[in-house]
Amino acid sequence: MEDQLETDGAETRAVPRKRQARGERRISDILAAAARVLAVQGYEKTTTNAIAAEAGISPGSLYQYFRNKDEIAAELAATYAEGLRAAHEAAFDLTDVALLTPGETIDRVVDPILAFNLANPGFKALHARPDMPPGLVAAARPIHEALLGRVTGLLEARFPGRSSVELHLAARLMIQVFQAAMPSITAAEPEDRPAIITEVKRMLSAYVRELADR
Amino acid sequence: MEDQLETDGAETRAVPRKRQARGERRISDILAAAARVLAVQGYEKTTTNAIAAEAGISPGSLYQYFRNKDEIAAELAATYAEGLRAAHEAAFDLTDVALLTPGETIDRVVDPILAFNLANPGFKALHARPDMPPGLVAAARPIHEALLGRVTGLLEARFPGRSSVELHLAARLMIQVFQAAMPSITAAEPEDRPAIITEVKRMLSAYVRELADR
DNA sequence: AAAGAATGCGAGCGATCACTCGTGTTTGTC
DNA sequence: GACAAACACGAGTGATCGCTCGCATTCTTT
Repeated sequence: MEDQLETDGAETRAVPRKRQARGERRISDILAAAARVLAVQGYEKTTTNAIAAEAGISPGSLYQYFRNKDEIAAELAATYAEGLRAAHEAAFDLTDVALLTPGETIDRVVDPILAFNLANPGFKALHARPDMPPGLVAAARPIHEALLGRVTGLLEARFPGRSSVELHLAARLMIQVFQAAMPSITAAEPEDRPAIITEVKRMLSAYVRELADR
Repeated sequence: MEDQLETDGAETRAVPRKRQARGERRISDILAAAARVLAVQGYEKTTTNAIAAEAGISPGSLYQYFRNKDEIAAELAATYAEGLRAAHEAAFDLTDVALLTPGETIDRVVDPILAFNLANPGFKALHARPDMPPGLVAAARPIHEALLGRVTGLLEARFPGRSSVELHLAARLMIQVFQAAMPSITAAEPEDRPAIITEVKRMLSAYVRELADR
């Protein structure tokens, strides 16, 4: 009935032929509003009306730019994926990883994600929460995969002889540890955060040492 | 109108004056059904009608025994708390903890919780999920507190000189590590689980060693 | 066996929420 | 300035869900 299904039968957007500048701004507003609401409410409890209200628009206008609630989250996840990728790239491109100590390497990986999480409170709502429809989990997966690949690569560089399966498992565990600690960090008062962060890094460092001595 | 509010104004149950044996059985059935549904659906997505259907009763009968959905979850959490406490007690009462090696101690703490999680799939839905109303989080807290206290106590026994705050933080992190890995373990094929479990224990052991060398 | 209590039922109520629709307003284009 | 497209609105729709209510059945007690 509308302009949803276009010539190709695949998942096409309700995109007008020519988006106005006002529309582009609205999209940014909506995504920012969604991030704010998601950060405190979680996905399921976030209502589309609440996002619209937070963005200062009507519920109907929301659907001028997004086909449904999932699409908002997916778009936000894509934005986050790009931001995190850029942050990581910036932390790595200047240095040869082989020259770093294990502790420095951990800092290089952890600090950007940490900063990103603290700067983007909506991020963890989209990744550390299990209350999302399967389609959304799939949308968030590329971020996880990229991170897992990056960490596995670092381990492979440091432990060339080890089996890929072993290092993959180790990398996954290390990421899970970080994710598990993240809520504690964001929930803590800012002055208490460094202690927790130090402790997490100690855990990861100790594990990497154990991996080396194995 | 009914028998809900009794003499005291506090939160009283809709308890009949004399529960029949049939009623006691129903309660067990309902809790078991709720655990099954919760395990696969999570709290929010679990509907009371689904619990009733799983238990083979009508929606109305559900509310013969529980005042609302939250109370079902709270009762289940209480059951789990007792089961876990018993499992831990059984693993500890025969031995003096001071005689165990760190690795053995970790086994003593981890193995019962691990077994309990695998035997009770609904358990983690009630504890590892953030999609619960505040009242329910409060109901699940005693389990966490007990575990945290137990682990902190073990660390204090092993590191008498350390500050309580430091060990508390360490204990919390260790528990988080375990919780972080738990979903992977339950999701994995049974034959893949030992490898993951070994890895988690290695990480915890390495961390305890780091704590000793600090 | 009779009465009262406990149990059982399931249609349906009220609230919530994602999403729509009819209509009005703004913007870009000629 | 005229026309169309994009944007905006917000009451309303249909679906879902927690929970209730009126009534039927079963159990316990006497």
